[in-house]
Amino acid sequence: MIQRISQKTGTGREASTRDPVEDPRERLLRAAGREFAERGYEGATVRDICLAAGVNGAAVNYYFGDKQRLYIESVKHAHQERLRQVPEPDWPEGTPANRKLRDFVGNMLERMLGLGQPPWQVSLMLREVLQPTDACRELVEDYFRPHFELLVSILDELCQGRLAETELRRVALSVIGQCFLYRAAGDVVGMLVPAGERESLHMPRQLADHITRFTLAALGAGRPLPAAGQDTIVPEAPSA
Amino acid sequence: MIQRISQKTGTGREASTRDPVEDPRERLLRAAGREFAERGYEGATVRDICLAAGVNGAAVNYYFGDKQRLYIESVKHAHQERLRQVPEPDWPEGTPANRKLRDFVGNMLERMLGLGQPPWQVSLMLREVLQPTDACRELVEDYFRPHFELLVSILDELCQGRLAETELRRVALSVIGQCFLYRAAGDVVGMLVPAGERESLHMPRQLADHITRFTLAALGAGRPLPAAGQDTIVPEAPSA
DNA sequence: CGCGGTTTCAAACACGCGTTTCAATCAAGT
DNA sequence: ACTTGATTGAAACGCGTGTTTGAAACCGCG
Repeated sequence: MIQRISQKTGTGREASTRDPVEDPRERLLRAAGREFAERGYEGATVRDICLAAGVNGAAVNYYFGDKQRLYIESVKHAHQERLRQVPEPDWPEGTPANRKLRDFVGNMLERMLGLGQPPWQVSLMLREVLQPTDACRELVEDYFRPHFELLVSILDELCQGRLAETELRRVALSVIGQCFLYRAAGDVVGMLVPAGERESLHMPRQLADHITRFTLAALGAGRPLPAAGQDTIVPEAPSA
Repeated sequence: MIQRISQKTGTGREASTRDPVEDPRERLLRAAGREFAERGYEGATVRDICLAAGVNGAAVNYYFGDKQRLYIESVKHAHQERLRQVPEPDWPEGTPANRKLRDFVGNMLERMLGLGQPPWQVSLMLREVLQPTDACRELVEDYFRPHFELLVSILDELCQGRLAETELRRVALSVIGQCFLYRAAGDVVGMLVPAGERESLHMPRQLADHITRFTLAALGAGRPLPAAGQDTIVPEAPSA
């Protein structure tokens, strides 16, 4: 049957003016995000979500209509939250492009892997990436595309216009792919690598160093890997 | 209650000597693989699987015990099948290392993306990679590790021993990551790229060309991308 | 206070899930 | 042909799912 979703019309007990940590709608979104991220759409149950949120089971119907729409809203909520948490880096005029690339890669890895445990928001977005649903388009346009375009512009600056747009995008995807693997297939990567190296897989710094050196070398903006031993991304200016 | 799984003991109607396309155990494994690949473990239902396999619902209990064990067996079955379908490339003595790299990357992309539709076996394995269950260890040791080691050895040959093992593995992961992205995040990549370029994302050849050139350049075994215009991986031997 | 709206709650609903049951059917061994 | 154990089949079971219900609690306002 057709039925409205929480639609206040003026008088009565207004919910929209409440402490956001108390607001059941907000609590549902957060609990749902965590649960969906961990167990997936089918694996998560609205009962568990409501239990975790400390609200009654009927609340999801009241605020969102059904599980499906709760899921979509929780994805949007997660990516907006994440956007607030980790803003794009911003460089002063004249920052060299290789420095920007290094920062960008480090930033992206930090966003993906987190500094401690990977944030549930990213797990949720990852699910959307791997198996897009209705929530995906917004995710791409609001979240991924800006970062992607920024990366392309950095690479363009790095090559000083010597690469066509098409090629720049391919290079950007090469950079993203290198980072993406550690997040999406982290467990398997950990099994392929000797035990001693396993910890370094969760350290954005070291990974960023490698990926940046690898990419710069490929673009001819740094020495090839076999020679580049202890290269720093931005060497001291020679004193002469 | 405790109950045995299809355990023939000598006399009676023996099933093990039957046309493999008729054998219900085999049919269940294939149908289950397809269904799990498409819908995930929770999303797939035993009923649908049995319907697709054309067997009675009790068969999964009879042959595998329960859904969980059917899932694990279907993953193993899928990766063994895939292993038979796409063998590792084998080169004659003296094949140059850059040629090997190019072949390896092309082979891996072909395995991941398929030539037409991506094979369901890979979708199933992808799920295991992203969220490992008990079936994952076997997958890694039997399927991924051999390919990984082969890639490392090619890269070692390419660098003529100038890179340490640790670094070689990082480079190998860079190569794999570049390929992996197109498979795991293909839909999102398609949304980030202009419509006209979208088709090329499903063409292993072109992707392999880019990834190989990118990697060779990074290793100093090829010209940097901005200069490498129409490089061929293995140029004609100069006639002088 | 008492009205009108919003929000919460416990309980129940219908349904589809994985699994089990048990009799019927089959094919080899004797 | 009869026995025996392996295999199949239709039906049912118990449970957990997402969702709905209808009344109670709540709050701002006249």
